[in-house]
Amino acid sequence: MSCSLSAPHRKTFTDSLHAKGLRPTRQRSCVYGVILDKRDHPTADDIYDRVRKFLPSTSFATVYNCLETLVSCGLVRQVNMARSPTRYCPNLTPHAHFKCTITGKIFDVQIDKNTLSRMQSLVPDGFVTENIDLCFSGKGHQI
Amino acid sequence: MSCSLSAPHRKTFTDSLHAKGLRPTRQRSCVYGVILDKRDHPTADDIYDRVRKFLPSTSFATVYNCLETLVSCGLVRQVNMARSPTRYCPNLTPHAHFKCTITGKIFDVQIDKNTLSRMQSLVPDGFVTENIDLCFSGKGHQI
DNA sequence: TCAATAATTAGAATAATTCCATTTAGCTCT
DNA sequence: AGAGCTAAATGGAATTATTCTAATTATTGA
Repeated sequence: MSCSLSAPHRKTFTDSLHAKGLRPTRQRSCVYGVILDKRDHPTADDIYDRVRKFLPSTSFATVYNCLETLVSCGLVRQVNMARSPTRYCPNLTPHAHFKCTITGKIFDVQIDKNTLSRMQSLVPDGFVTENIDLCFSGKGHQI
Repeated sequence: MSCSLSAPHRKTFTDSLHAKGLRPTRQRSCVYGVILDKRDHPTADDIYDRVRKFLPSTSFATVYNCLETLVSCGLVRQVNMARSPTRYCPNLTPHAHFKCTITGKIFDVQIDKNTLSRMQSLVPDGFVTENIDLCFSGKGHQI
């Protein structure tokens, strides 16, 4: 299932890659698929395990290569948190992340347009922002 | 020089550690000193090199331990950026970071009170925020 | 279909960080 | 100041995360 993208996702996927002159390969599609399928901020390691259920010969290098490609196409976002490996999430609406320092769980936090543009305007003239990362950490709920 | 803190910094340092029942050791003081001394977002590796000029027998484990301690006391902040080791900076006013994707250089970006509180209010009820990290990346100036 | 080249593969290499067992140093109480 | 208690530092090995390399395979366009 995760290895075949739904029609709209498939279109986004191929279009984004073609726009950069890159090939929509089975591995890239599958990596994208497993990230879309289960919205839980997986690590490269998690993704490797999931992808290998569909394409058992996939290597770690491929997973990392695919992730880099997907990030550079804007299909997927990297989430970097203190003392934990990089995590990935499908890039939909602008959102922040909240990491619970007790459970390690990561929650999505929506960012409204106004706050987003306020944040953007913090950057001084002459800088060109390509990406914004907002991460909270603390105690998540129901602990 | 970096290994002896100025009077006010020394007070902040000892007070913060004592408040948590921790000991203000020479190594912790020196790690804090070298981070304060040169405000350039050093990595653990950089800090190791600098500390060893003053305390040549310092080990990597100690540097990491000291950094964790200083972070837990709120004296130092961690800066996590995609595909680069953790960097550290002294925790003064609330500020964000901008990483130039070309040079790798990191710039401080001030955050005004209003924007900060707007960001804080994004977090849903029931979550207790202990830390906020805002990172921009893109093209820095004068390239 | 065939050639050209981009992407994948396996495994080794590197980088960053943590762990562990031992030694040393800081603090408290005399 | 000295002794004892415990936190912290040490050195080196171990682990984890990620990148590199050279050979193979897949995708695309003619």
